[in-house]
Amino acid sequence: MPELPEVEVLVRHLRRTLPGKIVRSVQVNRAKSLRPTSGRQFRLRLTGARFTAISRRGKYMIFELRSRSGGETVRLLGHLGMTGRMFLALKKARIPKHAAVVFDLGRTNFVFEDTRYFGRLSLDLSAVEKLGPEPLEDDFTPEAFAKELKRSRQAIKVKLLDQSVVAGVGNIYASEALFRARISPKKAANQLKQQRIKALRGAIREVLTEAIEFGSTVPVNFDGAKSDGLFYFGRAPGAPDYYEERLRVYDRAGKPCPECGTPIRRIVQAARSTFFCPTCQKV
DNA sequence: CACCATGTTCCTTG
DNA sequence: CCAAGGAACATGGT
Repeated sequence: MPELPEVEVLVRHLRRTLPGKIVRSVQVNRAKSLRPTSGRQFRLRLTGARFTAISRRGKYMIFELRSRSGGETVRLLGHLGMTGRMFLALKKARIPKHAAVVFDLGRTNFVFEDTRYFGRLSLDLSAVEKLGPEPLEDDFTPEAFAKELKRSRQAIKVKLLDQSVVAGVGNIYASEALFRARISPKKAANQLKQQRIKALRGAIREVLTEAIEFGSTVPVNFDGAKSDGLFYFGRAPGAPDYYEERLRVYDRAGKPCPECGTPIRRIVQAARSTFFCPTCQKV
């Protein structure tokens, strides 16, 4: 499911349902998903605690709970990796095969399911300290962005995936933002002119904001069954037409560029696919 | 069998 | 110390 917009949409959903719920017990099926927290530590700290708030930083989710004794705040860091999902499900619902953690909340279960187990749910919050600015907040200024980019000769596409430069952009929206800014993914980060950097910053914000809006219109299925196929590539029933081809280049190799008709190309950078229009993205 | 997949971290090399 | 590249983690779809 997961780049910044998908996580943001999920956080907004959970915010409506999770606060107030008390953890009766915790079932840890995959202790590695808690790293570096141990299963024992995890259960001890969370059993009896009440969810109070949920926030997001980059692709990370931060759950706040009040401990059973009432005094202290417990923070939980969640990351969905490539295939992670979190959802509330009725007790009678079948627990998915790759459920890493299941919280018993009384009437419902709160499930962290993660097929590939790249995700994480941990008491260790230190990962967020390494993150760069939130792209949709005010401190993601063109100047701060430029300062980061000037220090690197890496290809700009690869640099956009560096979470210490800007937090939350992933492989899909990196290609999409570069397309909108008309910048070649192969361009060295430190070769970009200030004007192009400004345009790229704007494109990142635009792409992420539109994705959040789109995700908010989609009926996400929190019973767990396929909630993301629709989110990424499809369109909600009755959603506006302009969302139909929401992604303009990602996963569209060989298809015509929506601007000029040139076939979209796929290249590999840092072992990940990049999609771009060789005609529109020349800078 | 091959190759592909929304992510991060660790190790090596320079 | 650093930047940069590649492997590793793990499972499933085509």
